[in-house]
Amino acid sequence: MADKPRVRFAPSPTGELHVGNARTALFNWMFARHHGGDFILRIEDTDETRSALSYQVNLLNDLTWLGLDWDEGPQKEGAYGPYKQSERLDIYARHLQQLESADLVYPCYCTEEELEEERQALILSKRMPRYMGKCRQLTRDERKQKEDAGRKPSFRFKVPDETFQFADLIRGAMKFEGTAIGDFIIVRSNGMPAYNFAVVIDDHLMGITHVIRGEDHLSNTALQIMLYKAFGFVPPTFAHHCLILGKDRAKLSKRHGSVSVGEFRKQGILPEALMNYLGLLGSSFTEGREVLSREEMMAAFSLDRASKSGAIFDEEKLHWLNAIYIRNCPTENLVSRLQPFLEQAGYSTDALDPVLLYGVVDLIKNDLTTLSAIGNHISFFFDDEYEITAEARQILEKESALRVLKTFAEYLKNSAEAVQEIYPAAIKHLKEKTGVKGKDLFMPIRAALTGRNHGPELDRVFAILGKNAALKRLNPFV
RNA sequence: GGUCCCAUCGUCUAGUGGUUAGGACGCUGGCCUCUCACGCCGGAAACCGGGGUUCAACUCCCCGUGGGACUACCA
Repeated sequence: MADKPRVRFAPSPTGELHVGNARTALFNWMFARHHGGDFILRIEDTDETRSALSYQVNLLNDLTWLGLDWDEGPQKEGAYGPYKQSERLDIYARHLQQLESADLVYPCYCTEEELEEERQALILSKRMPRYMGKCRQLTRDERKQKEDAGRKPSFRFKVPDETFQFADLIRGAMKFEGTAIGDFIIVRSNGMPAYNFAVVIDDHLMGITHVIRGEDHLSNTALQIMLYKAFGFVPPTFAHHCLILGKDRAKLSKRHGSVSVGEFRKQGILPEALMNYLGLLGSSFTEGREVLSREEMMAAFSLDRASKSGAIFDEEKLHWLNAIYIRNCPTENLVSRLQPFLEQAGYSTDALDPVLLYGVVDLIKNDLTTLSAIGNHISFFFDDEYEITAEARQILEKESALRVLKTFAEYLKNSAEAVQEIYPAAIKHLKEKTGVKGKDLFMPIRAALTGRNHGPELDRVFAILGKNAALKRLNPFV
């Protein structure tokens, strides 16, 4: 890499940030950081009807949440701004003029209805549906006529009858024939630039050296190469990574379930886990490493390791990673990340004893797969009306169970040991007094104390619950 | 239909002409253990098919087949 690379992530604010886009952002971010280059964020909001400011705000939040910081872009103006396409309209207008004076574009007065008609006719006659260039040969008079009739033209690029080639960093040599492509619109009749037009101008003007994006843009690249050539710009290097697929191997979309970064955040997926997983999807790291921080991935990143075939999104593996990150998260930090999820589970976090909460979280964090599952794991610590499961009831029905619990309660009542010693001492006493041991000894205690037959180590549960609460819970059984 | 892309366990992948085809998720047997989880040790599980090239193909080439993307005045 001779010069400092400049890459960009260029989403359109027309919806929630999709994990596929998040992954593209991650790849660009890793590439920039790995090579000491710049990561630019550009908002492609030329579709006035679909773009919304709220989506843009969301986008920036999600990116920030993921830890993908940009060097230039919204809220971080640089030397190549503005970074919103809607604020660059004069630039596009200038460039349209440039192509007009080179006679490389022409106005098209076809209405959408006419275009649709042409399309259908072509499909019916089993020909490729593409614009046949009806307006390309319009005379000056004919154009004037249309203008006078009040028709606003779009502008189409005269696609040359040539072969266009480029070297893709991930896929190798690519080749497209101009003949297969109809004259495409570069400026819409409402004056807004079309994607392929704006993207070329911006990438060039912003000094983008590498365009890393999804495979769905592969065929667009041909059109863009044409435009680069028409402008006399040197095209950047392209790299098209594979797409994220749903279970049915089709491009991952809403009908496959959760697909937006926001949805995963609401489920209690940690950003570290999401990034790690996305970095693993359709790529790999040396020595088969799978659990890597954002920084470790960045250091090890290479486009050479990006795979070409689509990758199915595996939520189970994401959850596996998430559990690892939860487990490794310092408890204090985890407690604060858990706040919104605790509220959602119906706990007023202000009312919760922070020491108790810390202890509980520290105890159960091994079992947590997503933050949103917190409620299931802590209810028996905080709720007096904790539920007793059917399995637990069965355990409590056993004859020896009652003896154990009775003895346990008696011991607790009379004991004067410190909290840490009381439980082991009680167990020792129970073994001697009742002769019960193993499962028959511990399970009734577990069932009575927690209402369940599964859970964390009993000595730690008891330590958190304390003697009084324990006694209270034993009460119904003695 | 046209153009283009892709093809290793169910899934994500390693592999770059000679390997017992490796790892991870999931599944599963065992150990640990009051239970679950964690952890540890094992197991089942893959080179889409056919032709070439070569002493030798998962690996290179071609043809099939299969999947996917694009085919908008969306990006």
